[in-house]
Amino acid sequence: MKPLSNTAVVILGMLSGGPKSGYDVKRLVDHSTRFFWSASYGQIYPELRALEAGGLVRGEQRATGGRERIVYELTPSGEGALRAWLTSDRELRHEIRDEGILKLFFSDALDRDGQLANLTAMRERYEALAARLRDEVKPLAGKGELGRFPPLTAGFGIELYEWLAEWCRRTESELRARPDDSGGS
Amino acid sequence: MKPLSNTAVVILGMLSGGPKSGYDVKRLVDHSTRFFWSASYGQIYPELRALEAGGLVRGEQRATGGRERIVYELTPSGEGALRAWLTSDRELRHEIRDEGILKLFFSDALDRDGQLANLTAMRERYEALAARLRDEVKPLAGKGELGRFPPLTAGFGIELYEWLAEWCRRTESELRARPDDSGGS
DNA sequence: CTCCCCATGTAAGTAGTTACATGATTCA
DNA sequence: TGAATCATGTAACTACTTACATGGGGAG
Repeated sequence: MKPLSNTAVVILGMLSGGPKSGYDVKRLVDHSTRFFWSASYGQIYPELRALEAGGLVRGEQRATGGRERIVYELTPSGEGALRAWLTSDRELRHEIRDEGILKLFFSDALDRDGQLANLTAMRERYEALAARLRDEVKPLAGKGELGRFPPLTAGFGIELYEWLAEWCRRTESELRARPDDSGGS
Repeated sequence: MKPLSNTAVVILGMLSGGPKSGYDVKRLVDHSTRFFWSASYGQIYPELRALEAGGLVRGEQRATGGRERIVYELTPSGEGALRAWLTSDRELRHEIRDEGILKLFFSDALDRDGQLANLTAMRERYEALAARLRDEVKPLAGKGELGRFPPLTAGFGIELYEWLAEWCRRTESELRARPDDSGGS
């Protein structure tokens, strides 16, 4: 059988903490894995149906109030698939897309003020991300049904973004210390 | 006029160091921006044509040997567009996709050996990336036509991946130091 | 001369986002 | 009782990757 998509993994993982609707999964993702693996409704709902077709999750219609919603739970083979993924040793996908660094890369074309402005914007972005993790993710990660690794990864994120911000700060000072020998207009 | 795609920016940026073919651009990307912004042929070639249609680059047929190739160079308005992007203050896109952390997040379901195995795999991945940047990217970044920022970003990447590897190492020791109280099978 | 790799490019498929639609609930 | 917001979901689009095709040049 073909390997799980990462979206599928995220869903199965979230359901391993108890039955949830697509909406619940999305909300959980936004407050936990978002900073290293995000997912949108447009992926989650279709994937839930595909997983149900494959027998990895089972959906149950619940008429809570008037509005109908479907609550999904893991089946035994869903649990098996999650565990298989967790212990497989396929190459780990890793990818960064960061416009800040991209700007930095081409910054020789700017004068020093422009260069500094970009570095500052980049730093502020990282600071904001660190703060957000601290405020939104860390507190929730502790309470979850999921154990001690979610808080660990939240801590990882915070430290990472602080390191990134610190790198920017360091580079800003170095830049300020040098003469402006750039090719800016 | 609508804002440049990031692929377009990468292309314009690379051409700002002199005329290049699509193949050249791809090769340059693979040896410089790849670790924070990659691009594949499937994006580069169509985007080059779109940029030419928009007047930001100009392509010239060169029959080098038998095989025909098109070499593109920046037009003045292409330079302008690149500079406008560099100085714009739109929100900076930033995104990480990392299967290693994703595994870690759900690792409460594993026993400690499984957890350690994943951390180790993750660390080795980062170490390999750091080494690769050191070997392939850093040396080239220095020689380029592009100034001092490419080497700066290469250094950034190396430090980043070393920090990441170090975090894994730290976490591995902490994990080894604790009793195995996990829910592994 | 023939085999392999370099250089060039396209087409098809996958992954992911955004914009929209709609009913339910809350609350001023 | 209307406005805001929560909860649910779909459709259309954009971005990106992969697999393939093809011809030339160099190594043996």
